[in-house]
Amino acid sequence: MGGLALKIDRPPLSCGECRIARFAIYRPTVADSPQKVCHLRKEVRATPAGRTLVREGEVPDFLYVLYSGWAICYRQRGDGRRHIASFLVPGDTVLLEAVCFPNLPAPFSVKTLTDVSSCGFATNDMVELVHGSVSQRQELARARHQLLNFMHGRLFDLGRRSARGRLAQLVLDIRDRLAVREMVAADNSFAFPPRQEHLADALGLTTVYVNRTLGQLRREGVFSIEQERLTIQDEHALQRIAQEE
Amino acid sequence: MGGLALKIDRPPLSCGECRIARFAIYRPTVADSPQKVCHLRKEVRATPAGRTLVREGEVPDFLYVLYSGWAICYRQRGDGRRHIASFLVPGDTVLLEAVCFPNLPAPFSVKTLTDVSSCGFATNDMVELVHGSVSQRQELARARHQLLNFMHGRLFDLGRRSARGRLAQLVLDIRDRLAVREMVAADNSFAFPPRQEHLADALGLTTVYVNRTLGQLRREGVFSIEQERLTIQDEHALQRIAQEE
DNA sequence: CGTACAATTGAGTGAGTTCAAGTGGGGTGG
DNA sequence: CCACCCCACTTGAACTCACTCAATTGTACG
Repeated sequence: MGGLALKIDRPPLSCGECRIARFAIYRPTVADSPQKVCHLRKEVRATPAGRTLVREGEVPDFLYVLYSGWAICYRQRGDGRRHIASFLVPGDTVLLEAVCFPNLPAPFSVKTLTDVSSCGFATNDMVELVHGSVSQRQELARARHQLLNFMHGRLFDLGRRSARGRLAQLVLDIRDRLAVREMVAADNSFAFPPRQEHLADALGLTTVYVNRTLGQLRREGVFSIEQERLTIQDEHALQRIAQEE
Repeated sequence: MGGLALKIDRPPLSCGECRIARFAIYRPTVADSPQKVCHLRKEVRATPAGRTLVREGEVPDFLYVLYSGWAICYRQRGDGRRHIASFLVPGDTVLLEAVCFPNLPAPFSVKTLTDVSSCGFATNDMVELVHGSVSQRQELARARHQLLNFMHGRLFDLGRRSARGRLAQLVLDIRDRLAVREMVAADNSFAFPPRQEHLADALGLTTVYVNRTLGQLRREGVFSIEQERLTIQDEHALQRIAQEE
């Protein structure tokens, strides 16, 4: 109970030396003058797994850039039905949306999936920062455009793809995002902490069916998950499944 | 062939007298100085049904505010699978997204569903307009926030609701949007031009099953569609289905 | 060693699909 | 004015992907 040991990995004091800041929303500023970002940082936080960071409908005055660990954005109804809109990985901003719509309620809740360390900023500071220069505004537009594209892709997935196709799509999406951040090993494997329950809620399936589909893909030698690590064995087959199914 | 007769309804010359402009993205400007909007308007356009207005992946330099008629935003794959992201009704802006991400490629295609009349604007002009005043920026943030919320809702629908629930949700959403624009009659009925095929593509179902579900709801006395007009007979039941199923 | 949670497996069911055929209205050409 | 056609809607029957319920195994942790 007392003093629960978090497996955390704290960011360096200076954002200039942070291997993650180079991929965060404020990366143009980090490239120019990293101390500007450090100066705005209000805290470095260690959060245990399963903690709620943002509650749907509330107006957040604080937001976090993940340094290590994963989180989920989700909506939950009273009857227990849940939908996970996205997985947040290191470098992602918890509630980037708040930068676009300051003072408007959050469209989803955010919860840590693993122990997490993150850098906290006041929403207002971040709003100023990301609108404060041409390169930051471009970066923001790029990030939002990517987000919109992602959501449209996900809508298509849920409406028109099979369980296998959706799973393949999700795996590739996460792999690509982690690859940019240099978090994919040479053997095409990477840390993958979500439970099958989370995959089910993200893909609009049940845990049981996710399990069967995962087993099927494993037996086919496409990819497998072991000890919170996902390894892609047959990239080509995975691409094909993501495209066609 | 020659001179196909469009059933069009042209907007008035002055935006100040336009019953639709009051609900468009530039409504704060219309309230203050309607001639500003009129001045930016490059054309009033009549477009027949089935015409493509925007092609996915292209960078649009023009956008349109619908005055009459409907359009759809959609993605289509080579194999024919299609997903309709949203229905656009009078007052909506074709590719409002372009205002947020100028010079970035459109995330979906847009096609007219019926004959349409619309006001055309240069993207750059519109970008300036909607960022040009505090009230416009607020309105833009509000519109985008609503869009994001809508997309999250739709994601939840596709992942976690039955065909009946999705259909009910869609009908209520469109009713509410039309109601704001004063396009819903006293008997809770409104123009509804989409084919069952479009509903299927929007909801991730097949036309056949949409037909069966529609028939079921009609027999239950919830709502019915006749001659491109939808009438809600039992609002309470519809709300319940949208909530619970 | 016991508890708790995650993954796995089996059997039965059902929501939604596929294929195929039939209906009905509105427009067009003869 | 009628015949024809086209398109959207409708219906039936067989099928299957994914769900539900329920039990079992594996694993981490105290």
